[in-house]
Amino acid sequence: MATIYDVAQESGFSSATVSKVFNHYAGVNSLTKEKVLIAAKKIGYIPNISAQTLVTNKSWLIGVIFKEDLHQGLVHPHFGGILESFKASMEKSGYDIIFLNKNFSDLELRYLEHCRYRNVDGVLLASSPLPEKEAAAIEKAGFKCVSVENDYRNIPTVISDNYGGTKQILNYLYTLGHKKIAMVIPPLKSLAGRERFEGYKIFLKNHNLVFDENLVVECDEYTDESAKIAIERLLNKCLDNFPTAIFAGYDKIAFIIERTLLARGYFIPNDISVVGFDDLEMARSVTPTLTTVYQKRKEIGEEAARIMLKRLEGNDSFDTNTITRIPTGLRIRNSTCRARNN
Amino acid sequence: MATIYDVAQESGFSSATVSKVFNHYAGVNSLTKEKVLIAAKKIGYIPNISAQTLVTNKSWLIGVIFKEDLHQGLVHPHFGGILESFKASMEKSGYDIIFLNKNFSDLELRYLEHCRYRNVDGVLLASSPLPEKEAAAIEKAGFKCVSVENDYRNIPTVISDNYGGTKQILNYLYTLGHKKIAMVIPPLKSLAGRERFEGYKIFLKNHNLVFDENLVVECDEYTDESAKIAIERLLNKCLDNFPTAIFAGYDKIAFIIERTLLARGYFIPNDISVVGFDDLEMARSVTPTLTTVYQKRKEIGEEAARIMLKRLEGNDSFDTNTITRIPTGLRIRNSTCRARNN
DNA sequence: TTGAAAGCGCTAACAC
DNA sequence: GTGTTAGCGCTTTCAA
Repeated sequence: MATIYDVAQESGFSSATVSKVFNHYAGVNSLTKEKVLIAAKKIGYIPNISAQTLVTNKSWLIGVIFKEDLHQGLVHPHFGGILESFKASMEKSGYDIIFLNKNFSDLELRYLEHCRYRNVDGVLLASSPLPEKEAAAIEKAGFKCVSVENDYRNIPTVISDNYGGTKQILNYLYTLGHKKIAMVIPPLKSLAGRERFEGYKIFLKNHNLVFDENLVVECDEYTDESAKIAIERLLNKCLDNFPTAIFAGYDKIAFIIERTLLARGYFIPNDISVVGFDDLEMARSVTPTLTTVYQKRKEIGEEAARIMLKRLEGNDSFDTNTITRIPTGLRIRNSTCRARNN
Repeated sequence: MATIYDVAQESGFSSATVSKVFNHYAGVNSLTKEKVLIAAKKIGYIPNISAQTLVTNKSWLIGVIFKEDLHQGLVHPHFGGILESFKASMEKSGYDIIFLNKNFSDLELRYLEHCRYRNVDGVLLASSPLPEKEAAAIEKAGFKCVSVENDYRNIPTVISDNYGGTKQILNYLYTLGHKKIAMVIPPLKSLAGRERFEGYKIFLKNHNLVFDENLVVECDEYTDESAKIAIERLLNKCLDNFPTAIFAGYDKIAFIIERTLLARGYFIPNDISVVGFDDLEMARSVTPTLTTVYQKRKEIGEEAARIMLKRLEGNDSFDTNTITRIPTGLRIRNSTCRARNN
């Protein structure tokens, strides 16, 4: 492998000058620059990032903490989509993505250790909630953090506008005449869960509808099993006071609701409307296709990258406690229709 | 950040000794070792990988080339699933995953340059076919390659047993009485496409069925649009000689076939059976649920990791031209039934 | 069994 | 505008 000294020799200048050329220093004669570049190209010189990192303390590496309850890994339709977009944005600015893992050592702050070991410049938190303490330790150690989907103290967060999205879909149901709307709440330990539930309550208030305990039920975990249990509980609770529509806190719940109701002989949407939140690919292929809220995963990833880059440039004047909410969209499909007049 | 010198000072030994301890050298007094370890823990020492890489020329980094026609990125159900498993396996051996990208420079062998820049130890080729020349250049430059889904000269490949899988599903149809089976072939530029088509022809031969040009059609690209066109062509070609079953070269095609046929008034599976290949999550949620071939993505990723690790250990005595085929499974669902006696 | 010292490839003062 | 040189944190002879 050609080194900077080879380029120096080939071009007739010193290694310092070659370095300056490659780092776009101002004070280099343009002819010199040209000669150096030609020499470098000739011998196929590629700078060695390890050497660079050793002296500059900058690795051009962004660590990603990507673990989630569902254990779907990269294929996770939401986190995976966001990461894909974040990655693409960061690459444009010369950063590479590396996965941080917790099996790195047997100590407590394993992610932190991995950050140090790899000397990452920043960290994207794209996972189920981390202990607040662990996130804080990473940020405090000087690694610029950006979080997606979760909020941590002093770490900027990017997330879908769950309030707006909930409002969109519930208002849509309202215009269809639905006033008795049940909700299966996502785990309240997640920010999304809390915000969507909050949005639901705001909706009720805005339309002078009363909150009915028997129409809501929380899903404990982000798993199908947990969703099934929650749905069963809901259906049992409201048997004698059946809703005209159900708001599933996220699409997967909606799919299960559809199947459950169909199996019990209900017709969707005629007997009852069902809506979700996510707009997974599958929302277009289930029967009936699902009316849901579209999350702009691409935008979320891009915004997270934008904030990360700003932070990496030292432009950290803004409030790190900021939550940036990305607008959602409504996807109207076949799981909803006018409410029957009971 | 604590350095090896800090540990040396804290423990009372030299940096050389500390290094030996951390690299598990034989000739270190066990008491010395213990003292060094205690000192290291006390001051929170983490070795600096950049410095290590600079001298050892080993980065503990595996580059992944992960680009595919569908532009689904990480969320790609097949490649994403394989990568997830590969990553998990490699992490257990201390390797981290980094994405190689082609926007790295404007030169021709951009992936190669990125490999050099990051000093990766190995490369996983998990993408749509790369130019043979480019793959060869990477391998030749000393980066240990393993390919998934595609075959390159002198690079070990891991892929589903497409022959076996095709045989499984076609034999199943045969046992249901199907003898006139159409096929929508995946792009023949892909290894999977070639093997599945080959498997189809072998099946026909084994059962003394004649190959009928009008019952097969190739899909040009791995896109929904291309699939739709192919399906249209097939349906037009065999109108007067309708098959009793259709073998879709991969699940997504099968989903589109189902929708197309249903829209045209056919009943599946009563009028015609439909089968796929992949077993995507959606296969369980479309109507009717899809009978298909299950690809063991986890095993593929693990096997790729196993081969990679072997190569990294210098144990490269085996034939690098090897193709390892991972057995598939049959998933029988509701899109198939006995063939009607015409 | 341990340590001194050179060197991996690069950057950044500082001197010229 | 360009070059000299020290040093980033580590490994690895080689000597003791």
